[in-house]
Amino acid sequence: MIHECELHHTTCMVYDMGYRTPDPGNPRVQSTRDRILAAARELLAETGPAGLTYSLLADRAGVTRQTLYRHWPARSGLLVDLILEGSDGGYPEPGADPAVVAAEWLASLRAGLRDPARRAAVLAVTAQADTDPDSAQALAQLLADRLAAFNDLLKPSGIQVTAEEYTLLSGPVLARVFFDRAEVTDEFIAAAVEHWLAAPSEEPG
Amino acid sequence: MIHECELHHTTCMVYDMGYRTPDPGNPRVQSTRDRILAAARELLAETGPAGLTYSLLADRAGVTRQTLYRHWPARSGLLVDLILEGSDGGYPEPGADPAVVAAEWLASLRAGLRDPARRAAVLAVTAQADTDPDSAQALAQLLADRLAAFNDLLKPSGIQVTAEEYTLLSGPVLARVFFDRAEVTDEFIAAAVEHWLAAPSEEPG
DNA sequence: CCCGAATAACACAGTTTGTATGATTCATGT
DNA sequence: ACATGAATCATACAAACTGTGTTATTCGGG
Repeated sequence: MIHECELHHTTCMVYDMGYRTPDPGNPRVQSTRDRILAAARELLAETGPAGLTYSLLADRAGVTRQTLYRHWPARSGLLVDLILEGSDGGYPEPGADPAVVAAEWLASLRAGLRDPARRAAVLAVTAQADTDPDSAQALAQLLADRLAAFNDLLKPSGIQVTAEEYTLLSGPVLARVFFDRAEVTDEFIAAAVEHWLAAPSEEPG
Repeated sequence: MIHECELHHTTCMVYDMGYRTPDPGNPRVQSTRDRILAAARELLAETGPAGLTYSLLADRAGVTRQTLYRHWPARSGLLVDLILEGSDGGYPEPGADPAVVAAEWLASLRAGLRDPARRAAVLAVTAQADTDPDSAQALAQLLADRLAAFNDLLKPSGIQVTAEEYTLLSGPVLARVFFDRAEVTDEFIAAAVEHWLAAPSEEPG
């Protein structure tokens, strides 16, 4: 496939079989695409990953199945777009105090994962990442974006973190949300930040 | 459904429609059950969660589809059994030094998650936990078991940890494996342990 | 206003899914 | 050893989902 036109992260691809992804610049395309993604989030939240069927989704979105296949010839692409879309927004303010920035960052992470549809989308992509390279790359992209955004907020403090250090900070919150399935309290966030900042042999920056 | 016979965590249930889960005590049942679970792990590792079909699984396991429905009337039950089975084993030795115990514990966690089939099973159950109570409970059970096992190893040190503290320790490793999809190095484990033990205001015990 | 695209409206074969039914194999208790 | 009940097999069936077409209609940009 060949890249053609671009619009933020949404690229229009041309496939060998004369099929092509709709032009993201077209408002009609944007409209149906948004309607589909919204319906997908609903279905995902209501019925889980197994219930996200092209048939059901088409009905829910008021769209034909062929439209779905045109937009996402591979089903995994839909999930990928679900997590790449709406990932931005809601970031806290930069600050000089790493403790404050880290705490607010984790709080925004918690807020973003309050949405069941988003949780389901992230897990679905993660689950298929082992067998689908596109999903694996999307996850890597998401991580890189968030790491960069976090480091942006840390600029006033003069500290920058590596990917490993970022995971040491965010890991507990992610595990609490996805695996423990328990409330991420302010105390939990405070504890995570304190542990993270309590640098033993080396500074986390 | 009514509980009837028990064998470790495997309980035989009787359903309203005259259907019942096979008796776990029967060696024939155990045999086919093991063969099915082994085949399920293969399929899960090879084709991902979407490829784990009752039809494919039946063929792979050399079993009829009806046998699958008899063992697991609900598909989610299969995934649940996949993570509950084989979760034990490979635990490190107890010790008086929390740092050593924690590091060895994380190493054993990493070792357990080296198996792609196990990773896929955990993610699949996690993904459906939001819509399937059984899966949610299985996850909670798994967490409780591991927390108890970890506290067992910590007994010689006189330290016991809460669920939150356990997640603060294991979260980074889980996130590294599932979301970062990157190698969990010995250095990463060492850093996680050091951060965890560097108690800021309160001791983690 | 016209042309090309995006979409709708169908159609079709193949697969998966639940759910039956009867025959056959196996484990267990007497 | 043998009879009984279970577990499994071998089928069958309708329903839903899946890819993939074809044609007609609607919409947006030049």
